[in-house]
Amino acid sequence: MQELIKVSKALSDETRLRILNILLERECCVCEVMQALEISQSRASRNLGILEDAGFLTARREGTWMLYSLSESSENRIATALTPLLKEYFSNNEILAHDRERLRHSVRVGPGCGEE
Amino acid sequence: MQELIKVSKALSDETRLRILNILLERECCVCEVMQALEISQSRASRNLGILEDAGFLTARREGTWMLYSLSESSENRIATALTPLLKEYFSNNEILAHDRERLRHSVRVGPGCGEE
DNA sequence: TTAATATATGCGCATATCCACATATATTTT
DNA sequence: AAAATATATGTGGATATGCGCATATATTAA
Repeated sequence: MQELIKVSKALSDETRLRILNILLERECCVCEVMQALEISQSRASRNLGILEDAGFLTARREGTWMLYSLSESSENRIATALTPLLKEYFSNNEILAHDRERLRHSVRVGPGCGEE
Repeated sequence: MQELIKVSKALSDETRLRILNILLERECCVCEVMQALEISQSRASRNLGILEDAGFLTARREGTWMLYSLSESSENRIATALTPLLKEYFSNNEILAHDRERLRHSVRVGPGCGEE
C-alpha cells in the first residue's frame, strides 16, 4: 500500500506532471527540464528525484549531466500502467504543449558541447 | 491537469485507500466505514467526502444514512480506469483484508433497524 | 591542482494536509 | 415540537510538502 501511496503522491503535483509530460517526448538532463518548465535548478532536481524514487524515472550519468528518462515497464508496475493514461491526458493542455515547445528549443550546454 | 492532481491526492492517503478497499466489496454507510476501519466518525466522513469530490464515489441518502458506493464508469474516466488496478493491488495486504473482515461483522444501526 | 559546469542537498519559511474534538445539520420517531 | 440518530463541518494543533537560497558534491577541462 505504501508503494501505491508514493506513486500517487508523485503524481499529485503540477510540476511533476509537467516533467513527466516532457519526458514522454525524450530523455532530458536537469538543465533541459529547467528550461522547458522555466523553473529553478533545485526545483527541477528535487522533483526529478521524487519521480525517480516513485519508480517513474531512471537516471543515468553522462559526463556532468544526469539524464532522466521514463522507466522501463519492468521497473514499476503501477507507474508504467499509468503512463498510457497520462499520455492521453497530457495531449490537450495549454501549459503542457507550451512546455513541449520550449523543450524543442532548449539547449544542452556544458563541457561536452564545444562552442563554434 | 487539476483533475488528475485531485484524483492523485485522493489516492495519496492510507485511510482513503482502505475506504476504497471496503467499498469494492459493497456500498457502505459512514458508520460501517467507521467500524470496518476503526476510525472516528469525522475522519470517516471527511475522507469519504474527499473521495467523492475526486469522482471515485457516489453518495445517496437513505433515511438518516448516507450510503457511499463506487461511481459508475461514466462519472470519472481517470478514477474508473484506476479501479481495476486498485482492486488487484488490494488483494494481498494484511490491513486491507482485516478491514474487509470487520466490514462483514459491522452493524448498520439506526431508526430503520428495529431491535428484536 | 584549480577552475568551470551540472547536479544534489541542507535549511528556513509559507502553505497544505490530516486528525480529534466540539458543534451544527438533517432525518426519523414519538 | 422535542428527542434520538447519523452525518457534516468549524477550529486548532501537529506534521508534511514545496519552494528559494545558499552550499556541497561530482565530473571535466586546463
